Amino acid sequence: MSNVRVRFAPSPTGFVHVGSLRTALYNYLFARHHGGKFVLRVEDTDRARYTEGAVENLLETLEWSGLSYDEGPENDGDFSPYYQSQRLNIYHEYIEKLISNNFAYPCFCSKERLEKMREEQIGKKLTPKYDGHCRYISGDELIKRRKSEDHVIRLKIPPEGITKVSDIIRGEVQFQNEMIDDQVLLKSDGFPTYHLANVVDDHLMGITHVIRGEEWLISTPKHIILYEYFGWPIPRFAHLPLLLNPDRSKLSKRQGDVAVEDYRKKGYLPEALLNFVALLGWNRGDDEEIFSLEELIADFSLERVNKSGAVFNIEKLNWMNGIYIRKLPEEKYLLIALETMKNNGIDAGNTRKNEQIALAVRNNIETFNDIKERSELFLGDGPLHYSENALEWIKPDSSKKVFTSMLTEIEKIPEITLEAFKSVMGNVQKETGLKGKEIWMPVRSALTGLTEGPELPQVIQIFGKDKILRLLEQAIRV
RNA sequence: GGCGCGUUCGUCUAGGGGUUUAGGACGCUGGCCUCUCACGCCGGUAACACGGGUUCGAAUCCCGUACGCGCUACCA
Repeated sequence: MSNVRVRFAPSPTGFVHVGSLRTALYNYLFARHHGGKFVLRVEDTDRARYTEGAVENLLETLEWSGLSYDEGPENDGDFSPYYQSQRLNIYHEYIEKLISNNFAYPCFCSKERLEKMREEQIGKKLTPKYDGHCRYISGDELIKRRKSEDHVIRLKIPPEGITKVSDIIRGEVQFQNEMIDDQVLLKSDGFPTYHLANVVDDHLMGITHVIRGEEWLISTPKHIILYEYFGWPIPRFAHLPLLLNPDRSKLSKRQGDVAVEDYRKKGYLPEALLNFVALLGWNRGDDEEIFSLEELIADFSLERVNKSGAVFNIEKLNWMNGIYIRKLPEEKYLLIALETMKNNGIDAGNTRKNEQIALAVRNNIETFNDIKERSELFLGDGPLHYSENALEWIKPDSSKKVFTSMLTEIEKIPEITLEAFKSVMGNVQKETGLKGKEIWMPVRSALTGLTEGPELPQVIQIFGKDKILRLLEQAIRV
């Protein structure tokens, strides 16, 4: 397929929804796979929902995700501006064309009248839609009222017939025209609604494939009618299945994190998040689940996108993020880990030690924020609190022997190194006649207060001689 | 209420009439590794919504029912 052009057209409402991220991803993959263009267009036509800083946040989040766009706000192509709020004159121009061709008409109805009408229709079990009250106002009256009264512009839907939507994912979907509402195209404040702006811009920007969420499927016939009225070619449509809450409702804020920024803050890797959402609705057809962006680009196709909604399963995301954390080159891992520790006030005194801690907990974390909890045992300075299980390992006389023996051995050496520690433990083994669990578990319990944790040699190095001596003394007194 | 879409293990999914005792992954779980936990590796658990057709044969095709979800705004 040549000259593919797709767009991601979010509305800047303050944060980027993970569902939007997946939509952006699929658009991006489709464009890259076909060697086409990926356009970012900001759909800021709702002044009531204007949020300070939302656009900046959108751009930054997108950059963090790694989905780079070819044309958009900070990368002007041939179709700028890419903010709909800056394209108002364009929409007005096309609205006038529609009106003069009798494809759209001004509507002066009050909100109250519309609301009452809707209630009555629902009461009568009818499809709620505009009743055409202002459809046939014409001549002088129309000119006069347009000048003096607040009004919107509505799309004039053909009263009968069928509009067919051909969807790449769902096949052909048919709609009876009589069920389609005379949608508002231009609001009384002069801003376009989504329906108008999206059709005009998609055409003007040469969009070939409209890949968007399933919630748009039902309004697609309105868009198709608009394309027909304008005499424009109709792009291909692909409506993506919804992302769901655990209770299978549309993924929303109330049931956990939905903002990409939330996942970023919690220490998820963009590669992992992308890989995870890619699999919510798409798969390659084999058993592979870990994909780099490059692999996704190579293998992605809309034909393999599912029809049904997918629950956003955080457990699997966590697992996958852990995989990515362990796959990271050590340098890159350390960079992010140290940054996380710094932001959370975790500091063992020097960089070398902080690095050792980060490395020690690496296999135990699923997100970078897990470092907080996992590094606790390295940081305390005062007396140690023992868990019940640890206490069981500390109490026996044989364990006390291990501690005293280890204490004297360690006092002999100037500094704890890996080598020194090995020989210390060797000597303790000889002296006490104990080995395996009998010797290691008491030491682990005495030093960390827990019966689980990173490998002891790693722990020991980070602790250093003084702290070890202090903890052994404490354990002996138990 | 109307319109539209959907329905395979708890979750993400493979499957496109016989190769299926329905495969993989997360989770849960047993084992191995090991000083422990984790990692890793090996194994187990668990599903074709229901009812009719079509066919020699249906998870796969058709119809209906049920259930779920979405839309139903001068929001996107």
